[in-house]
Amino acid sequence: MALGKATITDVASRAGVSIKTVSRVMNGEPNVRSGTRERVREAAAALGYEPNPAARGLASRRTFSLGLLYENPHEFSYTQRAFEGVFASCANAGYTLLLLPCGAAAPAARAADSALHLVTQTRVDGVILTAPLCDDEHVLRVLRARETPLARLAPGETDSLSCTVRAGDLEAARAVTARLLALGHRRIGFIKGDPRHGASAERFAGYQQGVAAGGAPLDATLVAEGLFDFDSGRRAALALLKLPQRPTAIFASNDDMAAGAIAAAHALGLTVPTAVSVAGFDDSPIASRTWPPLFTARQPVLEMAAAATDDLIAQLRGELQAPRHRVFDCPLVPRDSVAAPVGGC
Amino acid sequence: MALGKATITDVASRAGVSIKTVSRVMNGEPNVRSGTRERVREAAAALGYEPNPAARGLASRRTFSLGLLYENPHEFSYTQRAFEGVFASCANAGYTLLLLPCGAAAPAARAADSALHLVTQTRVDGVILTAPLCDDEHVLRVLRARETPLARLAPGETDSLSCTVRAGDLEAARAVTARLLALGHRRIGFIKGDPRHGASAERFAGYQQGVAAGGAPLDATLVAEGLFDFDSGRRAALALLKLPQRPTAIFASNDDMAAGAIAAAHALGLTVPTAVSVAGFDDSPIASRTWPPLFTARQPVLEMAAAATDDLIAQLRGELQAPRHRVFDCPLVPRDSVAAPVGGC
DNA sequence: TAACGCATTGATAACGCTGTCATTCCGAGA
DNA sequence: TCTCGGAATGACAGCGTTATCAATGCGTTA
Repeated sequence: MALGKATITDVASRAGVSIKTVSRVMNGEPNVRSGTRERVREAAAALGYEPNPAARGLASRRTFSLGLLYENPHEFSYTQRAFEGVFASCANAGYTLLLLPCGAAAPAARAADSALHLVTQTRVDGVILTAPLCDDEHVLRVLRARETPLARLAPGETDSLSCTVRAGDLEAARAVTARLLALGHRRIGFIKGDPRHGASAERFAGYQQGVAAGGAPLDATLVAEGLFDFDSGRRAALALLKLPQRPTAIFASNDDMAAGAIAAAHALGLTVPTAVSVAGFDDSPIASRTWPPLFTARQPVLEMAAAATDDLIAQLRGELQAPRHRVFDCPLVPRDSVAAPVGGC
Repeated sequence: MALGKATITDVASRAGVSIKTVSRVMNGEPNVRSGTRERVREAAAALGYEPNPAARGLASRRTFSLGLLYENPHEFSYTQRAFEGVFASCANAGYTLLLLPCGAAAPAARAADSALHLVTQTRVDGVILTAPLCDDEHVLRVLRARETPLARLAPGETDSLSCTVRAGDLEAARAVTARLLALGHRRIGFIKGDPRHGASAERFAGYQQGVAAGGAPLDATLVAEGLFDFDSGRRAALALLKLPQRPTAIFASNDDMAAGAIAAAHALGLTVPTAVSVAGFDDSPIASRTWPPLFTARQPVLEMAAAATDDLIAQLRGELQAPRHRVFDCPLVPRDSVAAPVGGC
């Protein structure tokens, strides 16, 4: 049911009224008997009717959309780098970009509702999904039920239904770990990311492989849980640094958590990198603003987002035979938060 | 000329062809003689014709717009807080949000071009302008020529033509300064913001008034130029801290620059707040992530952006008799980057 | 009982474009 | 010169709403 194919005419005939009356009800206009109004509402709900914004806009000479004009800030956060990448490709191809945030704290169903709304009410041609929504089953189900073309940015798993773009998280995490080992670190703490993000598992696997390849012992007590935000990183690092045998280096799954780890070290009176090295991931703005600046792996988010958008548009144009899957490298960005351990190699 | 009122029919008759041929040309379809194509292009240009996206969407069953579904990150940068505020109000009122970034480095004309494009090509009902674009003459001229309803966020000056929402920058800056003076600081350095932002002048004036009210000397050598970004703040603080008689406190016009000031202090081996206090402005995410965390004034950007959007929508609905001008308070956020000077009061 | 007025409803014409299909044009070959 | 075929062009019917204005229904008043 409710695939959004119903028009005002369908609703009108089902409710036994004219289309004008349906229009009145949908627009909350006065002078409709409450019984009639109710009948129309029921018919609309039963058919899953959503007014077509293009038709509405054409007839009423209004668009029901606002523009937000802003000047790019000097540096972008992760999310905003993604915005810019998507926007650049949209502008290139003559597409317009609609934003649709989903509440993080809300239950999964809410995200799916937002997604549904996006497709039904605004009728976009395609949708770009960012992590962790790109792996949310509810969201995917809803969008696929409507056959909405998709591109997924940083998904956990690729499938054969939609284009995906992701970073070489595993390889980069392995490289970061290898660098720490090469400097002489043997006890390397790890702070995991939000488990809903596909990248979290990849980065953890990279860490594990790196440690194993370096011949260092895999110590489960050196692995802490995190959620990609500053405070979870701070708390996780605090716990790691209070260990009887504390790590000489901490590798956090992203820069925000690494910044939290630096704060935790400060709070414990440990100097970075002398007493403890800290490495992050992403090369987000905060990476160059901590003291000392963060050793990290650069994730080319802007380019990735642009690539996802390009692929989505290519798909819409029928230029793509099969979904495309791209992987972007994450080069290391050596900065001062990492050094050889005291009494090093 | 070129007020976007021309339709495909006008272009067709001017070029002496059918509307279908105009459609072909506008969509880059093949099978149009090059002479004809040229004639149509000229006619379209002469009339300032822009295809109506609603009509196009209705007829072609495509929207030429993509949706970007994302999950709110844990903390927002300034720009993103503004996005969220605008979006929340849009969603409330059943409006859709179009993003339109303007290149920062680009000349002013480019921003105006973007603005024009936004209005002509996408036909939004209204536009929200953020600083510094809300004071850009080119942009304002273009939008006003088309009688586009506007709301301006953090403008330098209010006028009687559009709604504005701004922060009580002057008062808050005065309060920050007063707090520093109360702690015993007599030599307070100030780092100015991007001169294109109206808030920069206000904050500077607040600093000056605060110093004067505290009976401290106004020393022009303690005032440095900045551009609201981390690096300009770092450089400005470096210069201030190398002064023969260096300030005991630095008040930067925003948090990014304050974070730069902390980095500068670190680089010179000065401890914050022991050797030098640092205060910022905005309470952006970085304010709670520096070490020590930043003393700042909280600018309620999200609420302000939502207010601007609400007012714009009210204006569109004809619910507003005259443009509304709102001012939001910026309460102090006391954190550890500020303390009494050594040998203090 | 008739007429009046207001609340309610509907018929139909836009809105400005694209899609379909018919028509015209034009050069090449018979 | 005539015919044929593909390129070039146009006529016209939608697309799914809203707007206009006429029509209807119904309680009230004279």
